[in-house]
Amino acid sequence: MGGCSRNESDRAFNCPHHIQAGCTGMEDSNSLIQIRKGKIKEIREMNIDPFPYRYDVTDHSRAIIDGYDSYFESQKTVSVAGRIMAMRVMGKASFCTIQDRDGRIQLYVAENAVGQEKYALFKKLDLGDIIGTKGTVKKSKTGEITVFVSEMDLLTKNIRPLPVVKEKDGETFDLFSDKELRYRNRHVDLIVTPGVKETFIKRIKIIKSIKEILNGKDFLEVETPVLQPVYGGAAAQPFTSHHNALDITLYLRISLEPYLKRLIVGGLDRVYEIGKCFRNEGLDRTHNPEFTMLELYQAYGDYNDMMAITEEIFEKTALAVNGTTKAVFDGKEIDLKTPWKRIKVADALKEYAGLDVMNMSDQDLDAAVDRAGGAIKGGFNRGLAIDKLFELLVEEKLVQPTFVTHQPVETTPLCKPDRDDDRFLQRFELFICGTEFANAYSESNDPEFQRKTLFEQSLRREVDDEAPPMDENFVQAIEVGMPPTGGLGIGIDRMVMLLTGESSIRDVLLFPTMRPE
RNA sequence: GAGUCGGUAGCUCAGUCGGUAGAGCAACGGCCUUUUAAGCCGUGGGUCCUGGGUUCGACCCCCAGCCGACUCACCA
Repeated sequence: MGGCSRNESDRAFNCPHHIQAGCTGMEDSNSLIQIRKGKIKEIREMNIDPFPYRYDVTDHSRAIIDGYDSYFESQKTVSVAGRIMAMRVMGKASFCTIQDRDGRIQLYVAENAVGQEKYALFKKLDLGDIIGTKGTVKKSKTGEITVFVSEMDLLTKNIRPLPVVKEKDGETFDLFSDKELRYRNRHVDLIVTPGVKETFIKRIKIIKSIKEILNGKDFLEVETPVLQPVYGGAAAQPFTSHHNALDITLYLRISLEPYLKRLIVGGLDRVYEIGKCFRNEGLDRTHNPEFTMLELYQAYGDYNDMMAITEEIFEKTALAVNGTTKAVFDGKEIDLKTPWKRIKVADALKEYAGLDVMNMSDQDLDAAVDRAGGAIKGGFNRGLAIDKLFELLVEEKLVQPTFVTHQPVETTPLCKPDRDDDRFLQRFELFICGTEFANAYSESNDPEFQRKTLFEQSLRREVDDEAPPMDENFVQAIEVGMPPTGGLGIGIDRMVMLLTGESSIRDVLLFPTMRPE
């Protein structure tokens, strides 16, 4: 590559100006890209447009391979198009493998079939070029299903070489394995890394399945603001932006809750949104600064209804995309078959940590938190201590799907206390493999209680930078009267991880957040 | 934020005791009408992450930094 470093060529790629002006620097003159640009010129000199406008595609690789017998018997002319992934070029007859929407198929290109001129063009082509071909389907001498090409056209010339990944009997060679490069160049990753496209198609199917389930229950899919003057609905630091014309600060939402509840007040009764939320926190295997949440709200329902919907969403979606309720996550075999275990936080602490928190003094709780290596923001608080103990001692032990209910009231201001014991909430969190997948409430709708708890939360901002500010307009909405409502949030990215077996959130996000190069 | 590992050709990697680098594929040239991880033969290709230091001499040893992966911590 003649001293043309990766940075140099990336610059050429990223800057259209640079490309138009041509890379005239000495260091670029021998690069692979320069050689391919030269080929474009040669192809144009053959009076062939290296970037034609359209192509009629009639067939795709998988259908041809799956339906080989009928394609072979009919000898119908197929028209396939795709990217060249492998070439075995010989004097007057060659093989190449193209990759289309569905997979790969081998082509046989012979000079006496396509003509001298097109064969000369074919010999100039590179891995990564996109071609369209017409031909008939037969097996080659070694038995591979092959399109015997009678017409071939270049559809798009590649000038930036792709990593060459090879595969034989399921074994891969020279995998494009640098994760950073894969995430930064997902377009390349999608082309060359086996399974990546399938993972993201599965993600799309998961979301489609969820929407079908909810639409079937008369839930309305709505869109609410991403840019908000006051954020809330969760405990997290927001991203901050600024609107120039209004000269105001706007925050990127940290949850969908406040606006969806306004819609319940407004009488839409069953609403949901699947959308991006943004939290200004660290990145790791299960956290990306922007992530996708499902939140739904059902008027006249409560957290029991939410448990039923949660079970249905997970079980039916697993069956829809995987054909089974079994999944392997984090190396553990999970079964999403319903019904799932239900347990109160206090009972879970007793069962999994041997702590009888209901009968422990404040001092004992505080000491237990200390012993578990935890700390409570803003000093000791009985409810937060119990919550912290659960987080530190129990969460990781909940492997099979488990609804954990009756969190302490101090953990959220937006949920109704339990009728029988107002120290705990009508709330559940769903844990699978020690990770939280869903969170649901019997939503708070007592306006005086709501005003009080949100105000108290806003006061915590002095000790907890994740406590959101008071949202007066939201409280006024609750004052208008929100019917009894069940609310549910599901982390879509984590659900996709579970159902695809991916262990990093970055592998289920097409474009995970990266530090700029 | 801490620890571990890593950064060498377009890609995947090797590099011995410190003597300024190799392989496969890709690329380029030649041969070739049934190849298939790569048909055969040949050729070119390097800011060894960056900056210091030690040394006659550093991909290699030392220091600092940058970037990444993984693990842990943090994370309603």
